[in-house]
Amino acid sequence: MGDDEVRWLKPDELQAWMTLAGLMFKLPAALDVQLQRDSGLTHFEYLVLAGLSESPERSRPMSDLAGFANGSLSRLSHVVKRLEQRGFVRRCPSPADGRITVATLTDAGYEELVAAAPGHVATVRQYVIDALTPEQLSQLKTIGDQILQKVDPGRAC
Amino acid sequence: MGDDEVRWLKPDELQAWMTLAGLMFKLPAALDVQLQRDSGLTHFEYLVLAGLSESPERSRPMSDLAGFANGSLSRLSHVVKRLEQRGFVRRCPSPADGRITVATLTDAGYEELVAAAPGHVATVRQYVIDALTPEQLSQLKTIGDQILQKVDPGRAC
DNA sequence: ACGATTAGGTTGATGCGTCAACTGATGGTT
DNA sequence: AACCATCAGTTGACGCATCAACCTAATCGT
Repeated sequence: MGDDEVRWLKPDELQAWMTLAGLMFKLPAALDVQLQRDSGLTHFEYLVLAGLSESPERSRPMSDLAGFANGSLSRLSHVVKRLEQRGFVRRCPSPADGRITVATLTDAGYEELVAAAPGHVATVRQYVIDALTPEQLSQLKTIGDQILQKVDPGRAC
Repeated sequence: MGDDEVRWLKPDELQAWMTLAGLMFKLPAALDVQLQRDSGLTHFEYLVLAGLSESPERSRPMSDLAGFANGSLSRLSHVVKRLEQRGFVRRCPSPADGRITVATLTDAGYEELVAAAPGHVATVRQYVIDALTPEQLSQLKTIGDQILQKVDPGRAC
């Protein structure tokens, strides 16, 4: 593998990258800490409940839900099993297509989400939204979308 | 807890946040996939080796290294133990202060890092640097630093 | 100088995520 | 109609991160 011509990162590129790397390590951890402490939920679990709550019938196929929550189907399956054991979610096969499993948010799950939401939203505001100007927020969305397109082309074609 | 006055996210705030959330989930995963497949290293392990390589004597106290790699001391301890078993790192107590353990990069560890670096840098370029304009890169650094200051105040006082 | 407190690291148990293998259902082919 | 390939989802084993408990060395107070 003749890798003689590596384009190393220039100082300012390196700095920007290290900042982003730090962000990727610390922001998820900080969000999980708050949610776990105040609500006993993971950020991923929160996204699952939220994804169900905003769907018609509070129901959604597993694959669909996995895409929304940015996780693999396998991960979702494990998580939903635990959420089901806690009484927050139900699962039943779709009558239309026997391969599809539809997850449904229970009343208890909805209560849990409603209880967790204010604290979570406040944290997101504190760490992200209120730390930036509206213009920066819009820059962030543009930048994030561009990176995501490279990382994961073909999400939402 | 009278949380009657929750400041929910406005649509554009929500969109920006969901983009950032997607980024936090997918970018680390994508980086780990490349490093793991091509070099058998985690991104965190890579940062540990890199942090040692750029230090005088290729050595650094554990706490210092943990801060550089954005991880807890406990996590670093486990990881360094594995890296030591693989022959990439040595550990010995500091003669100056018996509490301190200094980790040292071995020649084998340096070789490993040198072998992994080009592929990793190319991936970072592909996913991040080359996806953005120089101006966006500078915006990203500013934005990331502002968020990090909220998330983790008192890193690099 | 001696006891208490703090700082730096390590360890073991627990829980979650990933991967590969597998099951069942559906659609297409001949 | 029988078969094969594909799709949706589940499961179990394995590896890593987290947390709490613990240990030793250094420092502080008196």
